[in-house]
Amino acid sequence: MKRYFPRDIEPYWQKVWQEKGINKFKKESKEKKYYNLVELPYPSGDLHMGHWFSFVPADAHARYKRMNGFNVFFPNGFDAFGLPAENAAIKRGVHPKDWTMKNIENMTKQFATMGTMIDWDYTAITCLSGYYRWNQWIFLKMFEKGIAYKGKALSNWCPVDQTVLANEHIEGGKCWRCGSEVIQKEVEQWFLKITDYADRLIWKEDTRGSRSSDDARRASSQSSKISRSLSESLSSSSSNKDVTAFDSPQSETSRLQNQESVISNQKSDIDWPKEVREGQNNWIGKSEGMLIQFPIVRDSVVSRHPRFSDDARSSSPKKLSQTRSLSESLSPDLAEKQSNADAAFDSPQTGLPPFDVNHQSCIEVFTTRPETADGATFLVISPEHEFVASLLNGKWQMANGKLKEIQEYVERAKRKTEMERKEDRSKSGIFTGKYVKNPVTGKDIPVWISDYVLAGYGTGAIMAVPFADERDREFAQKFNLPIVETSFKAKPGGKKTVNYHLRDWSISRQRYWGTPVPIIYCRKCWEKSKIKNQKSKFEYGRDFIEIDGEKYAMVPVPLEDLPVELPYNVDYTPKGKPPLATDEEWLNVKCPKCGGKAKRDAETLDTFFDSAWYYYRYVSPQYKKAPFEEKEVRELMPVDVYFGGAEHTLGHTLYARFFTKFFKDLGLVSFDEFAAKRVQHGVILGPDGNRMSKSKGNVVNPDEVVKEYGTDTVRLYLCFMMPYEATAPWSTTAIAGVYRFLKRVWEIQSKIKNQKSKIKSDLSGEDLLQMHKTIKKVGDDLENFHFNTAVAALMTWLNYLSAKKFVCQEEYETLLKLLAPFAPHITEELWHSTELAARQSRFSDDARQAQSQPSKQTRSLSESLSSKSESKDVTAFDSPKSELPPSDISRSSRANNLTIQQLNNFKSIHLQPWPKFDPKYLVEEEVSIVVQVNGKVRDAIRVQSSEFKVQSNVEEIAKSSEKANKYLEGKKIIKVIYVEGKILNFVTN
RNA sequence: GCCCAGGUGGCGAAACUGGUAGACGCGCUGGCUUUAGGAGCCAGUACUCGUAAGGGUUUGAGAGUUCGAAUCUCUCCCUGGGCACCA
Repeated sequence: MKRYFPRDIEPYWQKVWQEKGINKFKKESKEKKYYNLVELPYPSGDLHMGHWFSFVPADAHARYKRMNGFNVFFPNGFDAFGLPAENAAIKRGVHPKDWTMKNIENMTKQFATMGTMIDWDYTAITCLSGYYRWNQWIFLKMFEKGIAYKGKALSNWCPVDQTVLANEHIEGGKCWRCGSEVIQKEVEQWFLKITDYADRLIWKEDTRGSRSSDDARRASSQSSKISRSLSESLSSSSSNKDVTAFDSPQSETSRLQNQESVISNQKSDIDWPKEVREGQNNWIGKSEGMLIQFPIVRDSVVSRHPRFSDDARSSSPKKLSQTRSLSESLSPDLAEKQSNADAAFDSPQTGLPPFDVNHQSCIEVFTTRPETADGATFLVISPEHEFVASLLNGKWQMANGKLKEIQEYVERAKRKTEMERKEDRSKSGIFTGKYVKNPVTGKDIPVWISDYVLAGYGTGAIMAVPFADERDREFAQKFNLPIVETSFKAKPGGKKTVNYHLRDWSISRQRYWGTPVPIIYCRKCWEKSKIKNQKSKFEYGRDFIEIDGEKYAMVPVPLEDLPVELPYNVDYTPKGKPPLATDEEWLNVKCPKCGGKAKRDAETLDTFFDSAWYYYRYVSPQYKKAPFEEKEVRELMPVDVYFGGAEHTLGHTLYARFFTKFFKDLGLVSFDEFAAKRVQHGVILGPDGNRMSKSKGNVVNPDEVVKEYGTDTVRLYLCFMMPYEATAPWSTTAIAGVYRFLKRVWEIQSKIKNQKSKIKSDLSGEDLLQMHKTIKKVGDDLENFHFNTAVAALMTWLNYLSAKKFVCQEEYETLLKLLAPFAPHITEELWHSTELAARQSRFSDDARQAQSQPSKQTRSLSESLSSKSESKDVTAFDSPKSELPPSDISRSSRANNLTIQQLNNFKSIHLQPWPKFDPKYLVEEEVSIVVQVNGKVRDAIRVQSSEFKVQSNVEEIAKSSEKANKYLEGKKIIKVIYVEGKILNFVTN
């Protein structure tokens, strides 16, 4: 027997698997599908340990599912657009595309060394036009439905680089690239109206499906873990129901109905971690309250019909609702159009404008505590509030000095950076000199301006109840405003409203390396629409844009003209305007509507747009008519399990859910959630306990560890080192432990007992107990993503087997199969030597016997196959006589360049059925029962299984225990508590 | 400040619906063997008293419920992550 050299066997089997295509997804299979998804990686250059940690356990799970008869779909791709490519390109002078594609090539090679069952026929590379044209397609659908709109918002703005910055690109209030102070600026950009979906994105408490009255659903949700894994491994009970939906020939409609029920079945089984559900719910931040109008005391009105200047517009707050109310004042037509649109799309934010400009009589506030309105002793409005703008525009009679003071305060607030607002929480503010009437008390109360009131939330104005609200009290104390007790029984008139913390998603990026926005700006069309006052359903929100003071209509690129290709030769170094805007040739186009001179939108889409739907593309990556083929999605979606990192709780997974709900509204899909289950992994820290980083020099490079120990050891260690969701440091010594384990697995070959003996009789009751316990434990753990304890169970069993004189073939093969999902190479290698050895022995002198009466070994294998043999298309042992043993495929001869073609009857261990466990072997002959006195352990007694069901018998035995008696002497037993087969507790006085 | 996840040996961690806390691995200690492939095998290893038999203590701290609590309840402390003047 040769020694275990991972380097000799791993690349070999990787090649075999590839050439034999064992990891190819079987599209036509009748087996139940299982969509195993891992977040697609960003092609940063090399696979790091984090990639290994997210993919390897996910792969073990997938392999386990496949061995359980599922048709596992495990694709992968690359999230290939994005800033790092552009930055690397600027730094090194390589084109972002070249840099990215080279990295993809490199990382794909590295993926091969990981030994996963990923089927690369199903993939998506988001920076290729074959993918991003569908980004554009989806964008246009969203534009058509009013979900994508162009609006203004306060954004982080770097005045030097002339670009919007994401929050993560601000370091200490400064631009991460040029170091200049970031300011808040209103910038026109593209948004997705995710707020329209706020309510639907909230996780309801009963996501486990308990409210369903559907019996089947209830039954499936109530089935315990054990019975689930049982039924799956047997594939003969409840799960069969779903399988038959695919099996039997049916009319298309009934087939669809069945599909529906499968999908809704899964829907009721939606199982996402609490941390994600609550995190998202908090982020969405639904709060129910009331809009209350406070009439302005009118003595100081100057003009009843103010017109808002541009100044007023530029200071308008973030919220769309407020932007809208402004445009209403600008143009009655637009206002009408928009309120129509609002009605059509049922925006939760549609309400009365915060400041009723038409009647200019009220300031409206949002409150969740209307019952405290009698304690409202003043109003506070944000510096960006329209009322402030109207004051500054002289629409109200004001003392000049006062006006200046206000102006100064507002300017100061505007200059405050995000950081300053966060750091300095002391209240500042200024009195407007104006009063409103408290509708409950009838008293006139002052209106103040303060930046502790946020423009972007509610109406940008609050009623201050210093008696009940800490912040209001702080403000009142600082400025000597009255604090009046509230009865908490006030009932002001107003409109019930729901507010959300969630903001619309800004998707504009003034960068090069992304999906071009498929919109064309046409001057002529704008002129025409002005004259005709057309109401196009394609246009929503702002239907024009201003470029250098000129107005243009927004014309969507016709779907058939997609993709709008990202030009290759563009100067992508930062110039203060989007790189694409510098490419005149690309920028200037004919308007698809009127044929006139027009310009393309020069911005690109946020890469989170790309990743919001990539798993749909995986199912039909070549499809040319739509982002995905509905039929394939019906069969493969929703995703069964989605592995990924906790950092995507609020971003990516929320966007992905949003896209799914949008697809549902388009009628493209029938489910609400794209993934039935989400499993989040932790982080592997460097050996020093810190996050791995080049600067700390604590990076563990997977390639090097693979060189040292082999892929299987790294895989096994990643599964074993800690729970999947935990965060812990890499240990350079502990990995040697799993290497030792694999070596012992390798070496235990020498203990295998001669094939000719009757195997079953060789397995003692204890042997069977240990084996079946392990089968159950490893299966349950793989089912539930407890990879570390699954490996521990295998180690425990190997310790048991090592202590035995001989190991039976059945034990050995079971061990290999249970280990196969974790360590696919070594198990494949050993499987082949054992499989061939087994066959050879069967074909020698026992051949005839094997034919008429299969040996126990053969039978146990074929038994486990029989339940699925129809659906499983690879069956290794079903007819031993049909296959002659290949001449000499031993490890050594294979190492001597045995070609893959010579591996004739290649039956991979990974296509073997998962071993079945039989509960009958789990009954122990003798159990250990703990004897307690007053809850303290005093002894443990052995009781025959026939006896422990009767309490009096156990009591008898326990009372004869010397150790226990010591504590019972002179005491009166007042109570005896017996937990069957576990504990007997004497309670004394 | 709010929300979430955690706190168990020297270390990574186990422990099913409350039922022998510390499985498994690392490390360490002792012994055997004296090693072609980073050695292997055997025994021990929570702490503590004791030569031992055998006690006692122990799951961040404190209280409570229970025959019995790492697990359930309450108060507090600490760590990690997220949000942050959201009315």
